Amino acid sequence: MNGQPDNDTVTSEDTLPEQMRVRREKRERMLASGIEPYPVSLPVTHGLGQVRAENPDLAPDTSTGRIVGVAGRVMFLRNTGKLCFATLRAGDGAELQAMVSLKQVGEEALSAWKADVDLGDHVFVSGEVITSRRGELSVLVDEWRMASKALRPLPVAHKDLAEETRVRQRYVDLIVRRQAAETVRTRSAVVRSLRESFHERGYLEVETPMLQTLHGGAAARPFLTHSNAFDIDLFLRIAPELYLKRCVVGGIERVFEINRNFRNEGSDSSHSPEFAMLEFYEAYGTYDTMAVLTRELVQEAATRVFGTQVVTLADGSEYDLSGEWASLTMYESLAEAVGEEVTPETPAERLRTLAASHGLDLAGGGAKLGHGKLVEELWEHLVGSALHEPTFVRDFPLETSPLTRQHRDKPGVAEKWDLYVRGFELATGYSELVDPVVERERLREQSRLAAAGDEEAMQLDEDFLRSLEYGMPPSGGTGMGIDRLLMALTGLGIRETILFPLVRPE
RNA sequence: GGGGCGUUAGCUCAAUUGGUAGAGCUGCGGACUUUUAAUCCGUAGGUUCUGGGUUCGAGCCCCAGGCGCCCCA
Repeated sequence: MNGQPDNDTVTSEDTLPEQMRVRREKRERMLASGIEPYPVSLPVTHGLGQVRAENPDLAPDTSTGRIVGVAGRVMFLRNTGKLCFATLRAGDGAELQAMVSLKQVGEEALSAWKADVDLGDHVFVSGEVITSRRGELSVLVDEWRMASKALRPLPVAHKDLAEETRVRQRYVDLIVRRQAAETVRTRSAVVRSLRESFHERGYLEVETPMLQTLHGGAAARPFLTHSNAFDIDLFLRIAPELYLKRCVVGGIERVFEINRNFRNEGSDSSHSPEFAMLEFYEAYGTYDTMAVLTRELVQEAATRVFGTQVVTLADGSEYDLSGEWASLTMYESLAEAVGEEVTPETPAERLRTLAASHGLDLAGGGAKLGHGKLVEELWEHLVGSALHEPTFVRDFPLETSPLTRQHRDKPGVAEKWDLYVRGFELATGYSELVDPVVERERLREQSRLAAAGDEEAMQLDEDFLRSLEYGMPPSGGTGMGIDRLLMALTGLGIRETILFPLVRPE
């Protein structure tokens, strides 16, 4: 509850707020006089935007002779007695004014308009396209009908809803706040751009299981569910990785999937329990070629959606995504930050000391963490969060990258990068580990960690290993959060980029 | 997990030290045939998130809880 009377569970009419009671009474009154407040169909001939497009640049007080039938939601009402103005808005944001004049519609239709139409109602009007004396493109109404009577009052259209109401009642947010509707369009355009970029490169889009029998593909805590038919427990997937690799084994050598992942972890301004994920794999690719492709995907999305690779963020600042992106390695940049040598041989104990002396407050002083986790935590704290420009961070500790190939030259390091944008992780790419024997060893170690209580550790997936034993071509793989990509391109928070984020029930 | 802040009319928000809970928009009634968040006159609308406590008196103070936001881990 957030303080309002709980209108949704009110059953008795006389306890409703006045404004809701009045609208229900209007509906009843219309029904009683034989007027349908929710007609099945209306003779719409034009969209609101279409009328605008077909009647550009008319001088004030013009009559066009063109008759149209249009419908839209009433956003503003201006009533001067014998002449009523209404601003109708369509779902795409197009607006058109309706003018209901006594002279045109007569006494009865005019007073019905005044009595029945509220802000927020959908109405249909037909009449001639004209401009008013002030030059506003309008429909001079010959006939009007209710298209759908709204029973709840529209919030004030001039102020944003409170944050919580925006998220809980996104449908209202979408009606009232242009930016909310715009974000939905931007997201759709970005996803479309990704698909186009992949199709141009000969990739196939697939859909792999979201209900999985084993927990694997990433380090994260899963949601658990149950199949009644099979009487087995199932995991909501934390990643599609192990199935997409099966695809590559099977000969789908350029493959991508855009779908939901679920992680049973905290939710904050950059994490959501369910989030849209893009993963893509390319036979004979490496983490170097995947970095190039990832940059191109982001740049092509920016160009297609905004027409520029210098995007304007929600706070008005500009962010440059163009050109080549910076690149650094994890161990070297960390060594520079702490002022002493850090390598895959640096003992965990030394890393714990460094963490303490740099104000990194790890649980239990990091006693439970091994070398790899400590390096990543230190790096994130000292380097990652300060990276503003788009930057590839390369060559991660091998032990925390169980699905990644050992670096071709550097011992103890994996061919893995993370892409950082404005201080958060946008994507991660690999030269994939395809040796089934090494992979089995890595997954055995993971299952030992899981048995020891690590809830993020993977289970050993025999069928996945079997697939590798048939031979997977050397491949590059990448994952990128769609919600994160929207954040990168727009500067919005994750709750703004997700239409209906999970919220605790009212 | 810890700390801080918030929760008041349909919506967005006020309310001095503890002393009759207000405004704008919205709604309702009225005036107005060219408005652009129309304007003008009148008017209604409240379990101040919930439960308990202190007090002559609580939106405000105390305790417990709900929900949300921010910071830290």
